[in-house]
Amino acid sequence: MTTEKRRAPAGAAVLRDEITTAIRRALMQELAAVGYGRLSIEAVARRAGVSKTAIYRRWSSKLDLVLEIVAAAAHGKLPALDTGTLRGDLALLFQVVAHALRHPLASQIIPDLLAEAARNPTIDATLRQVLHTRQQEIGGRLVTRAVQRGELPADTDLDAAVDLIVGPLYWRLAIARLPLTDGYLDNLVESVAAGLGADNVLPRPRAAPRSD
Amino acid sequence: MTTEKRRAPAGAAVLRDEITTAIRRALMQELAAVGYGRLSIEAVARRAGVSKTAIYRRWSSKLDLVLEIVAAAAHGKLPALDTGTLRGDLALLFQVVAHALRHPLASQIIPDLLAEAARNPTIDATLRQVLHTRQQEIGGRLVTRAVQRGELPADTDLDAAVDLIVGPLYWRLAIARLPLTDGYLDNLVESVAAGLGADNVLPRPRAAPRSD
DNA sequence: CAACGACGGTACGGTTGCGTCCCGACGTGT
DNA sequence: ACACGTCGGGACGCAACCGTACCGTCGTTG
Repeated sequence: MTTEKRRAPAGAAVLRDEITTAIRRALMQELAAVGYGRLSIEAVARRAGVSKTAIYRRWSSKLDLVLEIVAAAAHGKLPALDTGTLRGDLALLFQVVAHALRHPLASQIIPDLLAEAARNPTIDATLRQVLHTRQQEIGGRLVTRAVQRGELPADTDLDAAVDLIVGPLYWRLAIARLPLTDGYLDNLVESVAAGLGADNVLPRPRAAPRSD
Repeated sequence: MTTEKRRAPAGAAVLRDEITTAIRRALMQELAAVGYGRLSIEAVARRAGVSKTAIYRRWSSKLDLVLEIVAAAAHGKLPALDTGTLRGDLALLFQVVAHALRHPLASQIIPDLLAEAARNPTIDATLRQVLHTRQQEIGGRLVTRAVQRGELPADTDLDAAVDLIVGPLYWRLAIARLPLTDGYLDNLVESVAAGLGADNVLPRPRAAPRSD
């Protein structure tokens, strides 16, 4: 009876992609501006130029909205990241991370959501899926390949290696928020490689190519 | 006329320290529970078992309250941190940081406020004063002494060194929130020392004292 | 001992946001 | 061309919180 003569939605009775996109963009901006704690659907709707109903028709709640959009945004691109050497992989990874954290939106949203994840299990689970797992997977693969090449000791702790790889750059860009000076990433590659134990292979070509 | 026969407040007309303390503690707990964005004076008052007026008599606003209390809490103790060797200094520093971030309150409040600092200039200024400056000062002194001893190259970049020193541990404890396994800090000391360029002085006694 | 005066607590408008409901508008399929 | 049915928008009730005004209480000081 209900599904008998059911007709598929048509005409104006269809979600408009432009409005969905506007909501996504507005959510990101609001998230960066006020953080997850103070995020309000009304503000998102205002900024997007749509009505609250437009949002509630697409997502059931504020948490649902944030989770879906953030996960989608983080699912994006990720290069193969296999240059053949540990230093090459590190340099590429750092450039990708630095590029991502250059976006003002990302550099504000990511620390905010990570802090929120400490108290919201759902956000925590989602972030671990789209960020931690991904980063650990990438870092793990990077380290594994380096071990196989003989660049790193065989008993390298993956978790500790990931800490050493992503910690410094994240601290500088997202926490201390200091600019990337000339040659910073190059030096960081050498420092991290040395910290991982790769110093036996290459004798640190030049530590500080600067001349002030 | 006004200051002529002015009598100093006495009797019940004096701030009770026990209530001030209760407010401080409640603020910390609320800050950890809901974050700065959702922090409400009413909730703090409820948790402390006092009235809102008790809070507004002591601090003018939510921002004022948070700034004063957080700054006071961060002003606390800090060891001399001068063991005579780079590795000794690093080990001590890591233990202090790890101990501080072990407190659940600290590990939730600090990332939250750091994220908030990205959009609130007043919080940013306060945090830089009580945290960044302090850490950079300590890290800088640690590096400077190591340079003077000949343990590190003379052209070491202080900012980059601080990134390398505090980044990995902060990432693990505050972002990834992984536990500290046995020997993690010891290995981190060696890794960071090597990353800083101290590998020339000591040939890394043992990189990974584990046996799984 | 008596008066002072700031204390803590309650009560109060004003504001903001959540989530829902109802309405006219609109464009495709029959 | 018509009817269908979902869309977007505005309005609503409800709840929470901000910051303030008032009121009785209490201990010290003269």
